[in-house]
Amino acid sequence: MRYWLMKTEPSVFSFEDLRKRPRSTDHWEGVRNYQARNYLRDEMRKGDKVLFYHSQCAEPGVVGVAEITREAYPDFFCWNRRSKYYDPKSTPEHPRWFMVDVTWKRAFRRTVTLKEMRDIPGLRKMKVLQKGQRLSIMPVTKEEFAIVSAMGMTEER
DNA sequence: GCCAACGTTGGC
DNA sequence: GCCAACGTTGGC
Repeated sequence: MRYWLMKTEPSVFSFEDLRKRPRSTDHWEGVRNYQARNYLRDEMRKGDKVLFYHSQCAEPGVVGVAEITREAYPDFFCWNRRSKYYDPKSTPEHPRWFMVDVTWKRAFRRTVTLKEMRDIPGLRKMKVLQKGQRLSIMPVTKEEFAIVSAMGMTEER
């Protein structure tokens, strides 16, 4: 099993939005970066665990845990002219972009903030903390996942 | 809204 | 294949 961190802007699609979807599951469309696409298409497997990260908000950080429940399949938003993710270069015959299904698992008792994570020695190499790292999907080590999960389950900082 | 750090595009 | 221009991301 692998571990991931996936970013969203809560004003667009939040962790709570995911929880409220039927079966607390939704497709993760709109990945339009090749490196993120490769992670998603080639390495994400059903059952992988996800740190769900909120960006572009008052308190950027990890808010809970989700799980990959369907492996990569073509992102059909590419084929919808009205979608902001429309991309005529991705066709049903030769899809360029993919999505996975993600299922809400549990909310943390509090947000594990970016700021806070920077001070944890065990997270020093975590990709999301590295300068210039902007991918919306990044791998996380088992240890990093365990540390962040444990932080999210304790009230105090 | 600013700006650093990318990634992509397209002329040459 | 180079690289300038442009677009995007995301913390602050």
